[in-house]
Amino acid sequence: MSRNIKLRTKCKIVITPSTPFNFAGTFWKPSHYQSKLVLYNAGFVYHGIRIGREVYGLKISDGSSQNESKVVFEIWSKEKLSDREKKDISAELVWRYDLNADIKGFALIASKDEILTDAYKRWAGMRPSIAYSLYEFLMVTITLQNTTVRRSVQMMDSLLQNYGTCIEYDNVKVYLIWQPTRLNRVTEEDIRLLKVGYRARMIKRISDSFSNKEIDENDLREKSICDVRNEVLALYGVGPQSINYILFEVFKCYGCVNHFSPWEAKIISMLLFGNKDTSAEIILETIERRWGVWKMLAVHYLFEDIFWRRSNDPIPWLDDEIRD
DNA sequence: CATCAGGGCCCTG
DNA sequence: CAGGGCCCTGAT
Repeated sequence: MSRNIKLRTKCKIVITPSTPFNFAGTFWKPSHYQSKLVLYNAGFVYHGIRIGREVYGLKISDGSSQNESKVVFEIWSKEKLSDREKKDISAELVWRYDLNADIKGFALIASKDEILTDAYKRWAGMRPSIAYSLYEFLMVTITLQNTTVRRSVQMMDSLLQNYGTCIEYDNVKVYLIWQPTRLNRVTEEDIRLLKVGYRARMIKRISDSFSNKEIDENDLREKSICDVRNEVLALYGVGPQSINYILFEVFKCYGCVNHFSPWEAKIISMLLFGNKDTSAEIILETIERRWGVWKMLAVHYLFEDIFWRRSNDPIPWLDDEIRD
């Protein structure tokens, strides 16, 4: 069963991001589905974070003024934080939310690009971001495979119910994905009982890889993106689709994409060409020519923008491609 | 009722 | 390198 932890001690870290910066675009991604892992409430983003063995609860808000962007991280913990912990948490947040990103080069291109200009105006300064560690995100991408959003959420819920950690702070409850070692003595069959199907083997094998240090996120952060790609792809259950998400969202590779799944290709095809059936190959060639090293970031702006527009007004051709 | 495909990936030939 | 099979679920 899941662990329950109440966090009572609170402190605050304020971080000044590089410019240009967009709070909503960076901390809230309309294209991502809702789960018990991240909670959005009245302008605040809540989620847990693990650093080492410790668990913290975050409450994130926009602290920007007229002339300066700031992000406010309120941090709940069991004990009062040491300076060391504050420093480590701060560094981790800068990484996960790409707060030191240098995207001025992209700003220059995007503001003048016919296809990007509207989306860019609305989201100028948005970056790739991730609330999760690499391991945690891998667990998410596994539950995304070959199924509908509804079932992905069901699978994650039952996994969290059994192995996750529930943290309570500031009158909210959110879940954290288990640590890989949590599954050391859990078998593939045990996991299968949670109705995750063939994904049980992937969850088990990837957890083992992390548990016995075959792969380590901090080491990967020091390596070339090419090495990262190869090492993560070698994990059982990671293919061309997941690796794209990972290189962009976890490792902030703005130009990394060499594959689009059919449902994504249809959406991007519509945004670029006004029809649904341009092949993924043509799309990839086109965005390479047009946006080069910024191509995935550019697609991200278009993607989040269209999902955001959809949340205000129905977009029939898009609704057809999205099955909840 | 049965059949089918879904926000991929592995494995086989 | 193409294509079948995979767990389970809800839609038809």
